[in-house]
Amino acid sequence: MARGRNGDAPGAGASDAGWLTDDEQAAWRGFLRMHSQLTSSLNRQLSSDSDLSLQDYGLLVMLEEHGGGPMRPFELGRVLGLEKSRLSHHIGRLVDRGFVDRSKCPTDQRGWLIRITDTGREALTAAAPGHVAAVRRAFIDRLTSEQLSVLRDIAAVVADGRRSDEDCDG
Amino acid sequence: MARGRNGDAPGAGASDAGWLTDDEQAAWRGFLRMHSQLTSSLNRQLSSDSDLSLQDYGLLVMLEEHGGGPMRPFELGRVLGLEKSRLSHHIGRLVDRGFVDRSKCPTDQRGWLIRITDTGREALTAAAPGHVAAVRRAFIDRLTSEQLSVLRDIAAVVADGRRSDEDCDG
DNA sequence: GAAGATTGACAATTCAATCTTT
DNA sequence: AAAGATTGAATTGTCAATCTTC
Repeated sequence: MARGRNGDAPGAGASDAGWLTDDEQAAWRGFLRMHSQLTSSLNRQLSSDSDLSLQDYGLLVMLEEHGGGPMRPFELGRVLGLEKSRLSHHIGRLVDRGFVDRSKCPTDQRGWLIRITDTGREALTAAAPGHVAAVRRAFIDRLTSEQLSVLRDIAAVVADGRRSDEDCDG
Repeated sequence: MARGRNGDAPGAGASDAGWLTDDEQAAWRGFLRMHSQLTSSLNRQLSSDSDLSLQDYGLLVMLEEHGGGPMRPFELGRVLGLEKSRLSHHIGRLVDRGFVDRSKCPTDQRGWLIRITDTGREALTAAAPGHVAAVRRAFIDRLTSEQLSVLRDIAAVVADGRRSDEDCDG
C-alpha cells in the first residue's frame, strides 16, 4: 500500500479506499526512482563532457528548436514543466554565462523575449551528440517502441491534461 | 529530433544514427515534463498540509515499511535512487528534526543504521492520507491499469536494470 | 484583480575531498 | 584498493513578497 505501512490488508493488492495497491505503488515509486537515477547519470555525463547541465540543455534545445526565434519565459515554463521563479533564476544564470539574451517584449510590456545566442548554440552543438547517445543508452535503447509510445501517452495525460481518448491534435 | 535542431531531415520521424525520432523525443521530454510538474505539485500539497517534503516522505515510508527495523544508508539510496552525499545530508536534517535516529552499525563498523522514530512515524501518519489522495488525483486516477503496468515494467528495466523478458522474481 | 516576471532570503543538492573499515 | 559514509563549499531550487502591465 502506498503509505507504506504494513499490517492492514495482509492479502495485498486490493484497492482499499485510501492507499495504493501494490501495482499502483510499484508504478509510482518506480517512476520516482527511475527519474532520480536517470537525471543524476545524465547530469554527470553532460557536465563532464560539456559546459551544460541537463536543465541548461533542455532550455537551450527549446529555444533552438523554436527556429532561432525568441520565446517568452512562460512558454518555456509550459514546455519544460518548470515554474516561473526557478525559470527566472535559471535564465538569469544563462544570461550571465552568455548562452541566451533577454530583451523586453515589444507587444506585451510585462514580458520578456529570450533568445539563444551564438555562444549558446555552440555549447549546445558541442554537447548534443554525447548527450543524445547517453539518453539512448540509459533510456531509449532499453525500451521497446511500444513502451515508449505508452509512456508518451502517459505524459500527455498526466502533464498536459489530455484525456486518454484524445488524439494528438485534439 | 532529440537535439532539437531543425533543418536536417525535414521528413521527421526517421531514425538517423545520432538523434532521436519524434516519438522517442516525445516520450523522453514528456517524462521529464511530467516529473517536474508532478513533484512540484505534490511537494506543495505535502508541505502545506504536513511537516514533510516529498523526499522526507519517501525516505520515512521506506523506513516504516521495513517493519520498523533500521536500514543502512546505501540500502535507502538503492530503493530511492539517491546518491550517498545527498542522502547523508538529508538523513542529517531528519535526525536534527527528530524524525529518524542514526546509530553505528555493529556488524560493519563503516556503516550506520537509520531508524524511524515515533515522532517520524507520527508525521508520516499525519501526512499520508492527504499525500496518497494527491498522488491518486494527479497520477494514478488519470491512468489505466494497463498504463500503470507498462510504467512499472519501464522502471524495472531502466532503473533496476532488469531485462524486459524477466519476470518479477527473475 | 490577474498574468508575466523578477528578487532576495532561505533550503536543498552537487561536487570533490576526506575518513574509516573492509 | 574498494566500499560505506560524512563534510564543506559552491551551485541550484523554493517560497513569499514585490513590481509592472494587462
